[in-house]
Amino acid sequence: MAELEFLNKPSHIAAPRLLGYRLLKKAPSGELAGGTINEVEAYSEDDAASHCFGGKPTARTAPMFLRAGHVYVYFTYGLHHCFNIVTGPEGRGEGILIRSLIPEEGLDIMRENRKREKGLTDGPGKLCQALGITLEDRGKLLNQSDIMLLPPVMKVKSIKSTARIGIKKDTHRRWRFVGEF
DNA sequence: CGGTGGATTCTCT
DNA sequence: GAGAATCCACCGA
Repeated sequence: MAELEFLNKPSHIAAPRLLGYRLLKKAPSGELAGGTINEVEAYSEDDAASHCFGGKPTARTAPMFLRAGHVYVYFTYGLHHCFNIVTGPEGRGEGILIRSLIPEEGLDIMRENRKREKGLTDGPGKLCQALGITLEDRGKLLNQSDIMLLPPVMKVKSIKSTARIGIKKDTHRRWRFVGEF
């Protein structure tokens, strides 16, 4: 997939370049829901904060070891899903957590899924709920399934890199990237 | 096989 | 700013 070739890089290199791309999922009705990616975090197998630390695939993390462009979803805190885009070559465990979207498409669907009017996709758990992303989406390929990653329509004005959120190990890496548009 | 903790979110104070 | 909700998958035995 030529247009996603930039994902075939270390996650912390690919992550900032993902800002501005649009993530969409097709709802059962056929409508698309999603928006522009404005916050991401990179994880890799030599990073103690990552699920795939150590480089050995497990039942949970196996999709992270697929080639770039696959989807890794995990379930956490007993009630939330988190969505990641796999980067790098097959056999290497790394990916990019999508932390936030700017809502654009299918607002009615997302409001329905979220049972809320606001705060539809401004958090990793929230955007999965809004788009209807679940463990069933693990291992799918972007743009060859009901999940799509489309080129930016908005221009990224600036990118800030900061420490990642909610982790206890390897907190010194500044692998969280926030885009301004 | 059981104990445990989590790349979070919401509500209430 | 704290605490609860809630379950999958890892890990050690």
